[in-house]
Amino acid sequence: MNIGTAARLTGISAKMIRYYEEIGLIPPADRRDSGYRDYSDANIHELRFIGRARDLGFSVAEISELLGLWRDRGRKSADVKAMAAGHIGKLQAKIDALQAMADTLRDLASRCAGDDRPECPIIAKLNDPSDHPASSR
Amino acid sequence: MNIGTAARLTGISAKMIRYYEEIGLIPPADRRDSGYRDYSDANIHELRFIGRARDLGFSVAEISELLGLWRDRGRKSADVKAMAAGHIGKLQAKIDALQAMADTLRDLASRCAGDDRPECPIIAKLNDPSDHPASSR
DNA sequence: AATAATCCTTCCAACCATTGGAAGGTCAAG
DNA sequence: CTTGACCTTCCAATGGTTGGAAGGATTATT
Repeated sequence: MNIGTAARLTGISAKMIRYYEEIGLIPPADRRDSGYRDYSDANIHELRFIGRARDLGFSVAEISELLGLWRDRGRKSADVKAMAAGHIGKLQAKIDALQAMADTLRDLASRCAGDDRPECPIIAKLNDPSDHPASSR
Repeated sequence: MNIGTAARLTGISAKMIRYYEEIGLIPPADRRDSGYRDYSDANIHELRFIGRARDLGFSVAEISELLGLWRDRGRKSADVKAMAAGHIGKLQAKIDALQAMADTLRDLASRCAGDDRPECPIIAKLNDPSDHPASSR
């Protein structure tokens, strides 16, 4: 099957499929006489695996590792679990950082009148961080 | 003052200061006869403003807009508040997406034995998404 | 069989923010 | 005057994805 069909079946764009091949995440696809890439059901399965891992936020490097474990029938579930744990840690760190930003901004916004006047705690905070949310008054 | 000193004072690398100048986020710095960039206290203040906005996760485009509001003494706090609200929305969307990933992974990991055996719900999920966390059993 | 509409190919570039390095000029202290 | 720390510009890479251009292959419709 052609790359366009594979893309439709997997939800991964043809561009990305070629890219994954280029960086070695997936082996080079078979080629027809015309030069067109040719994909099998097994290829589709693998691409779907990749798509789901992407949806879970795994990086290409991590997916490469996951694919290794996936192909290894004798893998230890402990190895998979450890990978997942590492990824969860990264996700949580990002979440915490973003949450702190959002919390700070929400606090500043709540104290901003939001009218025609220029005074604004958000600008003040960016001007001078010593204007702590919980310090003044 | 030289760019290195400015970098130390603001926590923004010299590389990034040059980059911000290149993309027009900040005006071109004054130059000494030697060609060295020369920064004033006002420049430092502006760079610190940028640094804090970055810490809050604002993009360069957003910071550019914030700088416009900052420089406009007659700005309406409503404009600043609206910008912040938009940014908070983006942050929250990212947080929600990452949280969903982390939740899913945590659930899968909790059901993974993590021993020498190959069976693993994480791999199973990547293989076949119909293995819903909350459906089986 | 000719033609048009899709598809495929490769290559090159851009996005965003940041870092690294190379080659060369400048400044301060010894 | 040399050494070392600094500065300059330019070019490249990161990660994941998208866009386009130029040209060949495969279909579908005349």
